[in-house]
Amino acid sequence: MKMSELLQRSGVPLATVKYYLREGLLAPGESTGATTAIYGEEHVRRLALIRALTEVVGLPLASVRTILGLIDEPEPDRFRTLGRAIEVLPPAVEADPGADYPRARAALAEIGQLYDPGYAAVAQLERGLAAAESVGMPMGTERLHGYARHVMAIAEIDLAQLPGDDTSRAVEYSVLGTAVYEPILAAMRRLAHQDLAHRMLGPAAGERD
Amino acid sequence: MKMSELLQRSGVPLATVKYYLREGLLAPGESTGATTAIYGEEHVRRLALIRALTEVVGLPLASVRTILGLIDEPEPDRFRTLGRAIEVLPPAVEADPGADYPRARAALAEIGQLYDPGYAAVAQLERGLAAAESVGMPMGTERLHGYARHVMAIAEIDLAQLPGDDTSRAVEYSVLGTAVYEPILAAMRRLAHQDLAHRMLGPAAGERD
DNA sequence: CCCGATTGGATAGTTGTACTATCTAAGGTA
DNA sequence: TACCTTAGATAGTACAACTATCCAATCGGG
Repeated sequence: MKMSELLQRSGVPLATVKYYLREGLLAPGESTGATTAIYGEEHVRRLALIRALTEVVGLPLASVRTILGLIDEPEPDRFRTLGRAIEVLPPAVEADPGADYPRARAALAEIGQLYDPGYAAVAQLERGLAAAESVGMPMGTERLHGYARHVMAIAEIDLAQLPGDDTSRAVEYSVLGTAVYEPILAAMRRLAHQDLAHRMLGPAAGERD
Repeated sequence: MKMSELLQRSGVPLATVKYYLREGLLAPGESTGATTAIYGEEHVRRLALIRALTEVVGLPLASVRTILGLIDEPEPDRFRTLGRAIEVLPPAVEADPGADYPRARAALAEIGQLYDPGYAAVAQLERGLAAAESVGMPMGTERLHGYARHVMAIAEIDLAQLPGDDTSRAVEYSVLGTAVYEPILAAMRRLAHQDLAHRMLGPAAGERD
C-alpha cells in the first residue's frame, strides 16, 4: 500500500508517521522511486503497537524504542530480555543488583518467593511498598498474602498461554502480555470494586452518602 | 517546623516546593511574619503524597491536583467521587455515558458484572481490550474468566479494609488504594511470572535459551 | 544591635518530549 | 500537461515540570 493508505489504515497523521520514520521506530517502506514507497501489513501493525504502548500503557517513546528493539532482536537469554523490557515499564525503576530492597525482600520471604535484587520488578515492588508506607497506607501481612495468592493464579493463566517453541514469539508475547494486559487488569480491578460496592451496599448505594 | 526543615524532611528541593505552593498543590504554611511561616506534619505528608502520585503512579500534576481536590473536598456521592478520581488515573480515558463500549460490554456480560458506560473504568477496559486486539493478542474467554475470578477476590480484600464510617477517609482510602496498590500488584504479577518460569523451567532456566 | 543567612514572593529561563508545519524537488497520475 | 502525492530535510510549536535569580524583609546568633 502507499503512504496515503497507511495513514488511513492506521489513523496516524502524516507528520507523525514521518517522525516515527525519522526516529527509527518504523521501518521505511520499500522504495519504488524517489517519491514513492510501498508499505505492508507489518507497518500497520507496528504503528498500532507504537500507539498502544504510548497511549494505553503510557510509555515515553524512548521506552517504546527499547521494547521494539527487544522484540526485533531479543537477547539469547529470554529471562534477561523480559527483565530488560520490564525495566522500562512504568513505574520505571532501574534495578541495582548490589542494592538492598528491604521491604520487597521481607514481602517476598513472607510469601515464599524468590528475591533477586537484580530484577527490575523487585525494585519496583520496593518503591511501591515504600510509597504506600509514606502515604500512610502500609501493606499489611494479610493483604500481602491475599494478593500473592491471586496474583500467582493470574500469572499461571498468563504462562499457560506462552508459546514454548519460538523464542522470538515468546519474547513478544511476554513483553506485550506484561505491558498490554496490565491496564486491562487495572480496569477490571476498578470495575470489581464498583461491582462489589454495589452488591454490598445495595442497589441504591450509588445515590447514597 | 520551618521551611529548611520541611525541605530536609521531605527531600524535595526548595524551588520545587515553591512551585507546588504557587500551583496550589501544597497549602501555605502559617505565616509568622513577612519572611517566615511554620509548616506541620500535614505538609510533609502532602509532599510525600504528591511525590508518590507523580513518581510512582506517574500522574501529571494536573491529575494530582484533581485527586488532591477530591480528597480535600469529596463530593457527597462517594461513588461519583471515586469515579472522578479513577478518570484521571492512567490510562486516562474520559467516560462518555452516551457512548457504547462493545468489547467492555461483552466482557462484563460474559463475567456477569454491571455495565455502566458512564464509569471511567469501562472506557479504560474498552481501550485496553481494543489495544490488545490491535496488537494481535486479543483477550480470550478463558483468560477473561480466570482474570475476573481472581481480580474479584483481590477487590474483596481491598473492600474489606475500607473504613465505613467517615466518608472523607473512605474516599482517601479508595482513591489511594486504587492508585497506590496498582503498581504493587503490577510488580507482584511480574515477579510471579519470574517465579513460575523458574519453577516450570527448572533452576537453570535463567541461563537457558 | 549588627550582619550574614533564611525566607517569601515574583518572574524569567531551562529542559525534555512529542509532535506539527513548511519547504523543496521529484515523480506519479488523470 | 497540470495537479496531486510523496520523500526528505529542517524549523518551529506546545506543553509540562521544574529550576534559577532577584529583591526586600526579616530572623537570629554573637
